[in-house]
Amino acid sequence: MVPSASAPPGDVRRTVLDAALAIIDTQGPDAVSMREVARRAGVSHQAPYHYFSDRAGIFAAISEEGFLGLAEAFHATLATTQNPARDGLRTYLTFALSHRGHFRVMFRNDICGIRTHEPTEGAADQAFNALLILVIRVVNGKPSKEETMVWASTLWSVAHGLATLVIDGPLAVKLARELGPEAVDEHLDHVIDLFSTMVSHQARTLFPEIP
Amino acid sequence: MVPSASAPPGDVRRTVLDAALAIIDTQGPDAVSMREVARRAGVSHQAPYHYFSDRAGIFAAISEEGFLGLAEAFHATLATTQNPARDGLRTYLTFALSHRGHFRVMFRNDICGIRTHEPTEGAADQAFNALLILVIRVVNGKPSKEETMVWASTLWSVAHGLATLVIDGPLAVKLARELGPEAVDEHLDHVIDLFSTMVSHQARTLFPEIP
DNA sequence: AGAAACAACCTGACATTGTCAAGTACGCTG
DNA sequence: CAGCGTACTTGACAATGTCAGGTTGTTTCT
Repeated sequence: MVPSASAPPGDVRRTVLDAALAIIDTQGPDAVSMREVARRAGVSHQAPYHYFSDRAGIFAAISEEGFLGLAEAFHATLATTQNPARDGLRTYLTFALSHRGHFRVMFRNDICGIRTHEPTEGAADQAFNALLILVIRVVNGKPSKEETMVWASTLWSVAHGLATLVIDGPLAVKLARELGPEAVDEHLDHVIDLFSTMVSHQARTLFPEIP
Repeated sequence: MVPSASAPPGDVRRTVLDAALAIIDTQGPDAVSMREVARRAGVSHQAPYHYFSDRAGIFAAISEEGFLGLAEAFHATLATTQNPARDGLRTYLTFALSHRGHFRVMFRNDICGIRTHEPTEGAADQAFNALLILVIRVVNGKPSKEETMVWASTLWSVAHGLATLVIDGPLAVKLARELGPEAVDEHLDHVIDLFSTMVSHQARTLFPEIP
């Protein structure tokens, strides 16, 4: 199945994705062009079309990779954490910061369209399910489905808002200016601590453990 | 000041901005093209360049409008609210939902660049200052600057995350599928209530009022 | 072994886009 | 009435996404 050596086929696909990710990292998704990624991959301007239906197809593939990676990160956290709220937030933020390229695309519905590309939708579902499991841990599995969803939306919102504001938004600049660049990381830790403290307290109050 | 009739000068500027906003509303910022907005404004493809230095200039102008509107909305809320955390969140979400076009552009640093366009940066500062005043109300004006910033980041993150996930993200779709489309608004209210309850409680605990 | 099918590309062409350059019309000032 | 700034216009250019139609090499079927 897997071809042997010398001229690895399908290598173009990976190379194109990596070229696109490199561009997204440095200049954002809008700077990605079919012809530029082809140029960087050392192939003709039409070669990428063999692997991706169009420009959106490249973004959909990146988005899929991203959601799978996020789901995996969530599961790894779930397996070890004693503080699911705090560590879930940390996982989300860490993922976003260390996979900026993927993260910038994953939630840009206008350019990739989660629900138009089936594998991407599946990957997004996996990530969301992992988030739900994490939330259920936070609330001790007590509340109704509706209530669980409220908690999920709340946790997801903080994580997502913090990540987007820091990566592309004005928050990082504002923080660096107000507190000094070296204090930013510490500040983000404090934000996560404050929020997860509030969440844990509220969860304990509303849904006390059995013992 | 306001021109009288017949051939209003500078009308092109407003018409171009409105055309751009209409496109952003329906197809997102990427679909905005110089030539299309010119076409919709009924002018030549170069006319917009008289008012905007380039494509990014249009987005910068929209962003500026957006931040000014958000700052105004914050001040209106500040003047009347008894529950700054809850009503601040509501204001942010309402603004985002009712000004999708502006909101989609305001935080897209890649296409408009807050810090490259001075009026836009000023408008963003106004909005951020209004947010800070609101946060100071939440924490009863007690904590240090660093602590206040932590609270500001936390509140901003929830508001921003919720807004972006609902407007362009997968949350709206997920919620409509899980809870039914009619329950989404109620759900968002519950999210805001849950979070503002947690915030108010934590603020009362850490920074009790004087009486 | 020969034919047919396919994968993995490439070359060419076309309309559309952002933007530079160079006009044109018109009101105003000196 | 000459000159100048404002508010545009037409023309041109390179770059882009994508359709259409090759051209290889390998595989599969008979």
